[in-house]
Amino acid sequence: MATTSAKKGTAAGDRVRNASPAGSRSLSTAEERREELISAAIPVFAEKGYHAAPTTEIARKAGISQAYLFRLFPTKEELFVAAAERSTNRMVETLAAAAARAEEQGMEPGDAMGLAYGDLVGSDRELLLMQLHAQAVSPAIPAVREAMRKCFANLYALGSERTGGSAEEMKSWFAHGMLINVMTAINAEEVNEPWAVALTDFEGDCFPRES
Amino acid sequence: MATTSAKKGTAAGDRVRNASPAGSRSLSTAEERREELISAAIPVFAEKGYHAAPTTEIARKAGISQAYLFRLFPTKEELFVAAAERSTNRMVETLAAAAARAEEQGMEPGDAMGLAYGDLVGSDRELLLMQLHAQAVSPAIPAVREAMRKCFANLYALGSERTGGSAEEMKSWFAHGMLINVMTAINAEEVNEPWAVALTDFEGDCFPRES
DNA sequence: TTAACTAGTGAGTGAGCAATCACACATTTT
DNA sequence: AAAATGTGTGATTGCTCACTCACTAGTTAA
Repeated sequence: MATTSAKKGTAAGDRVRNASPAGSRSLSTAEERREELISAAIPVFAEKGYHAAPTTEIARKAGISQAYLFRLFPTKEELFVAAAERSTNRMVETLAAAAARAEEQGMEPGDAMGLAYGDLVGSDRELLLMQLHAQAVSPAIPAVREAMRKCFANLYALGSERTGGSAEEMKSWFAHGMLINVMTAINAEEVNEPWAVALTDFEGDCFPRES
Repeated sequence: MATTSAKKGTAAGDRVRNASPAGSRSLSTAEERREELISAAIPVFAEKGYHAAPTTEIARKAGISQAYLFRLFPTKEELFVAAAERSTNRMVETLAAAAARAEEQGMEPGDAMGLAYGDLVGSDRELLLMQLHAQAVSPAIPAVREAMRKCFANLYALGSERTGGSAEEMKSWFAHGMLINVMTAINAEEVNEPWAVALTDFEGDCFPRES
C-alpha cells in the first residue's frame, strides 16, 4: 500500500475514456492496446523475422507485460498475422492514395504508383522487411499466406482499375516490385558492381527525373 | 564392455575407402560427410527456414549424431551458409548448362534460360524455398547476404555474356524471376482469381509454346 | 455496498534447442 | 606394438522461449 502508490498518472485520475474531441470513440481500451501492440511488434518482426522475434521483447517495447500480450493475442502466430495484415494494408492504402493524388493532378497513375512504391520502400524499410518475412513463412503458416494473397489481390485490383494496364504490364509492375524487395534485403545499393548498379536502378522505369 | 559390442556393420568389415572404380578419390571422408550433411540440411532448411530448423532433425536425416554435426560445422549458421551456397551454385550451374545447350542448338540463350528457370522452379521447389529463406535472413546474417550477392553477380554475368541483353532487359529478367519465387511461396497457382492467373503465367514471357 | 467484469502483472513451467564434453572405435604412422 | 590422429557418439548443460496460473486493482452495474 505504501510503496507502490504515487507512480501512475501525474496527479489527476486518467479517467479519460471518451474525452476525445469529436466524442465518437469506437475502440475499447483492450482494442487500443492491441493496436499499440501491433505497432510495437512490427519493428521487431521486421528486424528478426517470425521465429527469432521474442514475445518478451515485443511486450517490453509495447510497455506491457508478456502475460498480457498473450491475453491480447492468444498465440504469437496470431500477433504475427495481425502485424502482417497491418503492414500489407498500409502499403495498399499508401499506393491507393498516391494514385488518387496523381489522378487529380493529371499524372499517370501507373507512374505515380511506381514512384510511390519506391518512396515507400526507401522511407519505410520495416514495411518491406515485414513483407519479406511474411513471404518466407507463408508456406508454413496458412493465415499468413492468406494475408499475402489478399495483399496481391488488392494491389492488382487497384493497379488494373487505376491504370488500365494489360495483364502483361501488371505482371511486369509486380515483378519489379519484388526485385526491389530482394535488392533491398541484400543491401545491393551499397555494392559497386555492374549487376548491383543495374538491378538497383529503380528510378529508370516509371518517371524521367525528379518531378 | 560387455553390452555394447555386436551392433555395427553386418559381419564383413566396411574397409571400402578407395574401392571406387576409377580410383581417383580426392574427398576425405570428413569432407564426404560434410557434403552429405549439406544434402540432408537443404530440405529441412527449405521447409522450415533457418531458425525453425532443428539441428537434431538435420543430423538424423543425414544419419549422423547431432554431436558430429557440430564437429563438421562448428555452428548452425555455417551449415546454413554452406547449404545456401550449394543451392545458389546449383542454380547457376543449371542455368549455365541450359544456356550452353541452347546455344549449340541455335536457340536464343535468353529464352532458354528463362525456360530453364521455370523448369527448375517447377521441379525443384526446395531450391526456391532455400533462396527465399536465405533472402529473409540476409539482413541478419552477413555471410548469407554475401552468398546471395555472389549468386546475383554470377547470374548477371552469365546472363549478360550469353544474351547480349541490355541492363534494362537483364533487370526485367531478374524481376520476373523474383516474381516467380514469391508466387510459388504463396502457392498462387492454386488460386483461381484474375491476379493469380495473370501473375503466375510464367510461360508467356520467353517462349511460344512447348518446344 | 457489493457483485461482476475488465485490465494488468509477477512468477513460474515445461519443452526444445544449440553447443559441449568425455569417451570409444578405427585407421595411420612410427 | 605403441603412439597419434581421425571418425563418431551418448549424455548433458545451460539457456531461451512460448505460454500458463494465481492473483491484484480499477471500473461498471445492480
